[in-house]
Amino acid sequence: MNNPSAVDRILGEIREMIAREKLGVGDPLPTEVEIARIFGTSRNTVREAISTLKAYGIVETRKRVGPVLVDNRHSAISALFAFSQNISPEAFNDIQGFRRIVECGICDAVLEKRSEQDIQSLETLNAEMEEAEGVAEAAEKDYLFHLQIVNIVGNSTTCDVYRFLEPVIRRLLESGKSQRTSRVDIGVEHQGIIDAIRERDKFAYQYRMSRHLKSGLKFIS
Amino acid sequence: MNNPSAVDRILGEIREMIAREKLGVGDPLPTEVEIARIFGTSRNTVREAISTLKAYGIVETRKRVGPVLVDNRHSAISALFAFSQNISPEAFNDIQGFRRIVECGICDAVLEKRSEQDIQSLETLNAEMEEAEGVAEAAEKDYLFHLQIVNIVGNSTTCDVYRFLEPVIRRLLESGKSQRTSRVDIGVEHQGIIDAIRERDKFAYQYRMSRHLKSGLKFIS
DNA sequence: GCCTATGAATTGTCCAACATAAAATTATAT
DNA sequence: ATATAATTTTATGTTGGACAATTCATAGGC
Repeated sequence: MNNPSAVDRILGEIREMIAREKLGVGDPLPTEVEIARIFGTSRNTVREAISTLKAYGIVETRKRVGPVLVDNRHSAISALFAFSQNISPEAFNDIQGFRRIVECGICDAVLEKRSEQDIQSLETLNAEMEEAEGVAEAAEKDYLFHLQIVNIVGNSTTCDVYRFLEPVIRRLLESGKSQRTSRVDIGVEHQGIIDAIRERDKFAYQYRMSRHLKSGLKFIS
Repeated sequence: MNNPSAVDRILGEIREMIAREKLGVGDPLPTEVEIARIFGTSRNTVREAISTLKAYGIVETRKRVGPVLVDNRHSAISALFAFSQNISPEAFNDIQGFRRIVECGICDAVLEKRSEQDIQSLETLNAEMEEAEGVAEAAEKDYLFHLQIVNIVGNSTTCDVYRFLEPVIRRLLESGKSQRTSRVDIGVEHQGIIDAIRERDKFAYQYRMSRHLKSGLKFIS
């Protein structure tokens, strides 16, 4: 840029400071007024720079303590994706395809790591989905059901990807449920998946999950 | 949250406004004072919210015009990861685990849809990786190699997710390559994967891909 | 030694003002 | 009449100051 703003300048200064002093997660930054004094600017300018860093998930501010270095970049990315709302209808197919890749791909890990508690949670979520009042609530429970399965694996990147695709998936589920006459069908499919997980039946899991993710498809378009 | 800050509230309001009025890239937002007036807050609070949106790459501000919706999310993410110094072993495991889920999960589709041209591209990229000058260029070719495999499937969500994770993966690859003595090892592993794709050998593909994604791990920490 | 009250420090929010840049408008010259 | 230059307008960029809210630390009481 020809004319870097003061905020950008301060951003660079803070970045250099972090590198120079080899600060890492958990380390505190100087207070806002300190930073303003050190770099010769105003507190508001520093605050805008810190807003940016908070948006990046790199710092967190704590009252009476000041800015602290953290690493919430993954959740920052998911917050970022919450703004994408224009989902083209043809992308629905892709998304279900992606989900099939992931949810069938984690099969081995799910069957290995699943605990009784996980299965309990799944049963509960499925029951809540069937008894849900409106379409939106049912879609939420449906999403949480699948997120719970992904959670069993404990891979946080996968969880993050799922979380930032949440608005997309939710929308897809809602549009599916509004056209499907009964929620019971989905409940039965979910139950079949739960059974497969309980019995650690790999082929049943993959078959039922794959079918389940495909089944909503005919209601779209 | 127990106590959502005013800035967070305004962020939500702006997001709702964007959704409600179906605003897209290129559309202007109300001016700062307007937004402050509409939602009953101060200009500084609005500015901090807009700082956040700028960090997300979702808005840009132009003098005499005001905030405008854009889509620089990709570069926003690059800026975000410019702060990451070193990659922790957990993060490495995490991301490679995700890649294994995806790249092994797409096996069937890859073997089914791969064309001679795809295999040619893979060969070329692998050769370029081996002959690359620096670590950065080698990492780029490595990334493109894997992206090309994902591309064969033609699922755009999966491609998006991969493009989205590009800075992370690239960084991870760079840090792997800087410690690995020779790039030839990777080239051989890639070649094995190419062969499996050419021969449509499912088990070879899964075995080699899984091994390949795990192999970098010993160079981290 | 533990608990409580007080005080201090820092972020969070607001206000008001001026600087700066760029678009819009008007004036001017050819 | 049109192109160009000067002016005005308008929105962001930056600064300083003020007060509220919160929370950590400390001192004092039991």
